[in-house]
Amino acid sequence: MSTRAKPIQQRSQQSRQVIFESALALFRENGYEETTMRDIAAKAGVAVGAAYYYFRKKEDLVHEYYLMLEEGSSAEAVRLCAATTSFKARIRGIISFKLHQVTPDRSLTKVLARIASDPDNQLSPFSRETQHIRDKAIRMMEQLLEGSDLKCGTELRPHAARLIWLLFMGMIFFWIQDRSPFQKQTEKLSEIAVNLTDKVLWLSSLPLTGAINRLTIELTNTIFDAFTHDTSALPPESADTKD
Amino acid sequence: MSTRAKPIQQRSQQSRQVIFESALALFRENGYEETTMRDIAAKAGVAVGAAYYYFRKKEDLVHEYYLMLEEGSSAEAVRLCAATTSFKARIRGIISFKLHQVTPDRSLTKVLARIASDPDNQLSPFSRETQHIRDKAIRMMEQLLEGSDLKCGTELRPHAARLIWLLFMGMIFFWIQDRSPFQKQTEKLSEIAVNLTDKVLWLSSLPLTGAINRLTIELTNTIFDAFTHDTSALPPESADTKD
DNA sequence: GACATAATTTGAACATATTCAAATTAATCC
DNA sequence: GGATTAATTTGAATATGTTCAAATTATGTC
Repeated sequence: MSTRAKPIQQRSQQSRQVIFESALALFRENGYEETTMRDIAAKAGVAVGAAYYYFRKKEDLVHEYYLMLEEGSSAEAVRLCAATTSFKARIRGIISFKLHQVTPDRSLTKVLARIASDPDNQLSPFSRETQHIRDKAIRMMEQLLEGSDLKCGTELRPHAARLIWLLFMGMIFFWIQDRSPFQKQTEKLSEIAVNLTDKVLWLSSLPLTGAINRLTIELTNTIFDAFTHDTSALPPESADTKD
Repeated sequence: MSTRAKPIQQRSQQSRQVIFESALALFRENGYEETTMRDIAAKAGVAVGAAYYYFRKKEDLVHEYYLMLEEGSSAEAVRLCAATTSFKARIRGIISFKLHQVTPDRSLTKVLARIASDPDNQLSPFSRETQHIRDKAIRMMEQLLEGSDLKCGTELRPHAARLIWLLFMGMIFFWIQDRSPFQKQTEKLSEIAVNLTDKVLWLSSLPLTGAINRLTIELTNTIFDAFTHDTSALPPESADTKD
């Protein structure tokens, strides 16, 4: 059980790395379905069993890829925050980054979509098992909001990061379906989504928008809760302090 | 009983029926993943090859189930149209029907979700190969709109059926993720969705809502086109009659 | 009816994800 | 260092979706 997160002592974590890298290379070259576990083991120079020692299922290799993506986004978010205080620019930037990051790996993102669409899959970005990843991603969204020029009503504010995260997941799902040349449709939708989000959040700071705010919050929470069953009713950090 | 589309001559279409019924029973009893093609063939009293003669892949059996669902909805829509002219009641009714219809078959709907999330799967409800099914479903939505008490702006009107269809697909996807007791969250979302749709469509009939209308139409079309690549830019019938 | 052709059915063979008992190697303790 | 335990690695065995050439049955033609 020490193969994951914390205890990194075991020297042979290197095997894990080699296996993953072989897998990723093969996935990229020939696609996920076309690559067999035997191929992967062969390329990594180990027996099939070794691959299964580090990755319980073939899909786990794709999950590792997903974690890699998240690392990348996280770093990019820091960069964006330093570069600009414009909320729209930041959101546009991170969306654009994510999409570019993922563009050459259609085969893998398809698998990610499959994983995500199964509520019982432990690797799903909505599962209980991946809450820490999700929390981190939402915390990243929070960073993009903080110190930006965005005005947002106090009522909506605590939910904003999760709202944007959900939007993101929707965008990615859309992107996967989008087969238009150069994913032009996704670009279009992303523009619409950015503007809409900006507008809704901005409007929420004005008086007399109580009804819309409450609807937005209810929608966000309903969707988020049904998908994730996360324990905290509010974003991670703020939930800690209060009941 | 013409179970399929065109070639109705072959008597042994009965084999097809038996195989499907065996599969459905086993799927319901033990779940999709736990049922093997060998089980199905055995229960149907045929060889494995026979099952593959009628259904190219195991997933095709789930697709057959999907077609069955669509038949049911279609009939229910006719009933609802006769029962009430209230738009909200009709929409609420068809959503409720669909959800109840599908509730005992979680295992199968999960497979449907997996199929739908793969843009290259020919069985996907968004694929080119299933356009006729999609067209029929959208025509059904059109029926629910026609002769209802709903007021809708002329600009938005031709897109309304597709908008609702999309909403529907979203609802089902949500429902699949929803693990709350008795799918309470889905009920909640459905209420929100119905009210929101009613409001947006109704508002579109008032003057001075041009901007919102255009945004709604653009969103609808962008999403629909990216998902389906259907040839007609407008709903089937209006596209037919007008040229 | 006999032949030809097409439709259906069979079951063994194949491919590949996954499991697992055994073998090997590393780590820990005396 | 040797013994003991735990971690890693192996490769054969298993389970299951899928294919396919051959066998069987139905349909049409003369």
